[in-house]
Amino acid sequence: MPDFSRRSEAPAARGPGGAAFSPLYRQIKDLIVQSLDRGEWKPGEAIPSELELAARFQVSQGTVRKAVDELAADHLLTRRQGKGTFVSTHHEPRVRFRFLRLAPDEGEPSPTESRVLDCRRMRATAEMARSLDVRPGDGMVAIRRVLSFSGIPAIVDDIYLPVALFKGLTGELLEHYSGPLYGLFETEFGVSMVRAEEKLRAVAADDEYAGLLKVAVGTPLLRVDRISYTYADRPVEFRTGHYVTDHYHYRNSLN
Amino acid sequence: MPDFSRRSEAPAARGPGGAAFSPLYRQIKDLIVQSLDRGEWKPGEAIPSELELAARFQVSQGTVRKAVDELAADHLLTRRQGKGTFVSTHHEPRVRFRFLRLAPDEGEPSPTESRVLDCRRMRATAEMARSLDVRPGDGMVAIRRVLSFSGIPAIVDDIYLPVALFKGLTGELLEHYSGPLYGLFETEFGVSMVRAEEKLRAVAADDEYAGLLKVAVGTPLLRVDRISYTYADRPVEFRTGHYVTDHYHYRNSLN
DNA sequence: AAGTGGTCTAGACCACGTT
DNA sequence: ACGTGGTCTAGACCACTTT
Repeated sequence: MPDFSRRSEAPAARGPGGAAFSPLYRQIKDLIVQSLDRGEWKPGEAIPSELELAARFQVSQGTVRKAVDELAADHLLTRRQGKGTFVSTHHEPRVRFRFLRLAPDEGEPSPTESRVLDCRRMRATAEMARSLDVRPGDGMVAIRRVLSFSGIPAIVDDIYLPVALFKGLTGELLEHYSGPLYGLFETEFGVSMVRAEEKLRAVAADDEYAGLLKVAVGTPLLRVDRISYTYADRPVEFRTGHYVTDHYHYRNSLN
Repeated sequence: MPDFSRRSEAPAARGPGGAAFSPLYRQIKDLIVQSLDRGEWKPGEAIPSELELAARFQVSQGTVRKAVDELAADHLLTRRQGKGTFVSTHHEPRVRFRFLRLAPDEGEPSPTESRVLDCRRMRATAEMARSLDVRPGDGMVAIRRVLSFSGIPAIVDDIYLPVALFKGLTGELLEHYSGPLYGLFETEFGVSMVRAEEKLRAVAADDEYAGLLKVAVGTPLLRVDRISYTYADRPVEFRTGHYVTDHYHYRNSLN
């Protein structure tokens, strides 16, 4: 017999603008997200089987399945038939392309080389405070790097992170690391980027960016402002990228 | 007892690179898409209830449900609890924002005004032939229009359509119409845009675009090349847009 | 009251991967 | 052989909308 009592401990207490109740599978989903957030299961690891989770949460396998289905659709989890369900990790090339949208106009996406130019401490600006979950003046880490495609610089990224979450992040650490930055964040600091919101604009290259990207001053660049979110939709990264689009383009799908 | 015979009429005939078999719910999904493509149910109309579809296809309601779930996730269908499942239509403002990604930096998205500058016949270029399902030299309709936000021009669109699908599309028809272009395509020509692929670049405004958008020559513009697809993934529109991003931005989500 | 989609369960069997 | 996720079914009940 279904037990719907769990469905809404405070049944129709939906105040003005307040949230309504949520179905069981969504509550299960939230519990799984909390476990991910706590680091109970690490990226790359398998989570318990559906039957185990069903027993743990005292629901049917079908309800767990629907919760996991949504988490897989959100790319928090990855299902592998016959093997199990795994926590998604940025150490898979597949994931990288979800967050790196610049692609060459012709040919295959060649491997990218990252060169860190700077890594220093600073204080959060008003804009950062609005975007992230910090207050103006809070400690931040600022990273500047250049991404190149087959030796040709294509992207300058200016990345800002709350120092509270990224203690011990230094230029040294970044030097000794190869692979996607989000992979480093994940393994070194336990911060997994799950999704991001971007705003794109066309701007003219100033002296600084022109020098870094080896293009003429005034060259049109694609400016990408990004806010990245981790589990439970907490914003944890503020980033501005400047992309050269002479032989590359930003690919996007409208669904 | 489940009848898996339907699952693969030609069981494991997966040649090299050939497709494997597909589950029942996916076959049902394809059948529904075919009905949509044939126009059996028009945009805005309700499709038969899940129980009716289950009877029609001789499967359980659960299998129909899974097929419809995916079609709703793909935005081909829209579910409304208590009312039924409806064919999605571009005559809903909600859908418009999936395809119009330029938003003002501040404030609410104001209504857009469209002004058609030109509508003429031409022949498909080699690039159009590669992108769409036409041959070089085939008849095309070329439309140029300007979109404005509160009177200020923000976008120039150059739109190319196979005349075979859009017979009778004239400047006159476009004049007498207000509302989203994709809404017109849907009701007047039975062509529903379902998804699109875009390539974004930053370019400098030349004399022509500068004049149309009332910006200085050389102003950085966001150039957006789009290929739109209708049901069953048939490409039916080739479009290049030039966006002013001084007070607007192209919004995007990475999931 | 009737009809629709939404949720939950229980059980069977298939496909895949490992032991 | 066994355990995993993947599919399919049947039935019950909830929530919303219309008659």
